[in-house]
Amino acid sequence: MARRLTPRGEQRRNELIDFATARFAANGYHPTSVADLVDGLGVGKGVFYWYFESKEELFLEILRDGERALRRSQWEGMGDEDDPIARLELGIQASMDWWSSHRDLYVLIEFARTEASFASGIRKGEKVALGDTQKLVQQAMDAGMIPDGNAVVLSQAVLGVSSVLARTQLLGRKRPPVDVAAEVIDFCRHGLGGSSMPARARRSA
Amino acid sequence: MARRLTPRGEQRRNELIDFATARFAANGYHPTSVADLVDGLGVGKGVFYWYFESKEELFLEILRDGERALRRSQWEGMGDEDDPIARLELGIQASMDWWSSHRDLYVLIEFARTEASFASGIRKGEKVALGDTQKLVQQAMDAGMIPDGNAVVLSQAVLGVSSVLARTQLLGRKRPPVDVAAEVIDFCRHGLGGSSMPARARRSA
DNA sequence: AATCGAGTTGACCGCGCAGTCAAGTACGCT
DNA sequence: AGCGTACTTGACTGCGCGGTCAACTCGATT
Repeated sequence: MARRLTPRGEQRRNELIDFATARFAANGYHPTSVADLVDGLGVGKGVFYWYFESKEELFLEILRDGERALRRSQWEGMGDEDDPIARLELGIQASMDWWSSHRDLYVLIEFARTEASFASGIRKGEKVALGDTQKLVQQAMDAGMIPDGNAVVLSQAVLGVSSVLARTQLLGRKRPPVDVAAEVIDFCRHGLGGSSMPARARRSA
Repeated sequence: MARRLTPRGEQRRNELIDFATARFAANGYHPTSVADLVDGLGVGKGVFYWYFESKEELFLEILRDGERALRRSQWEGMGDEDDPIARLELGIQASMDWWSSHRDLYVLIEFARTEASFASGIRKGEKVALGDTQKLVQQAMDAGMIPDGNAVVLSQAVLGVSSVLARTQLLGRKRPPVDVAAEVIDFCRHGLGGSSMPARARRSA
């Protein structure tokens, strides 16, 4: 695209993005037609195609903008802290704050992962997030702050707990981000926290 | 539907379900047309509507069958074990075994959650899974096997770790179910396992 | 051999979709 | 006031979709 926009154009474009984000999240990407979008805003269809090349391009832009904004939020949240575990916790807190004010993006990203045409972009974003997390986990291991283990798997688990509690507790019930972050952090630190008595569940491999 | 089928009909119906499951998972539900399905099997379009009332009904049936089969697998895996933590672990192991041989269902369920028309059914299934897990966690707390805490949140975290590692480790890289289950169990027991030294990350609420 | 119904065919229908475009309007600049 | 361009309109197009149906095949039963 890269069209030059006047302030008025910029505003209209943002209207379209905001409205589309809400409708995609509420009704799904495919069931939401371009006609739904322009009718919902009370404008002609040409407006849409003045600002976006296609419905798909708009969706990709929503995703890209969202991921970029989340990542920036996480970075700002971590500030200049240098303790890796503390950085992890600050990142989790920042994520929860961000998700709580961008609820729609969560649904959109989950959908995007399920369709071939969008999945590749999502995977790229997830690789970045995993890399960031993994680096912190590895640092914590090297510093002897946590026991050695598979940093990749542990990072995925941390991200998974963040993700699922963001969905259920933050977005589902509307619990305060700070509470949810505390629960995520707690679980990531200690799990269920039982004694190390091994259950007899281990099957013969 | 509830049509009576001859063995031949039963087989054709299963062909359709299997093929549709694969295509929906690979290309997405909406982008896969009924014409794609019948052409892919080399049959006429009427065949589809002989066995299913609509594309949507077929999809719902795939979801229902899948959830039912997973749940039954979990129950069988837990057997007559009565230690709640061991039951949890056996359930996790059974889930991993099941997902590893029903990879497509994972993607389908994730998609179904993102669209209003399917989400309600999925939520119901998730409530059941959460209820089962929560009961075990509560029993473990009552027995003093793990510290007291919010059983709902902890159960969601356990399910989240299972889910994310199933996706990334089991389905993504194709690690053996028994290994992935061990990692899930390990993280759920101890988290990252660091000392309880509190990081200074806690923000003023 | 005749019958019957389960299973199959593919042309067809109406609709709503993404996307187009010729014409028009609002607005800043000179 | 006049001009250029950023923006807007909505009728229109072509297409592919989900779904229908009258006609047909095939195999089991009698």
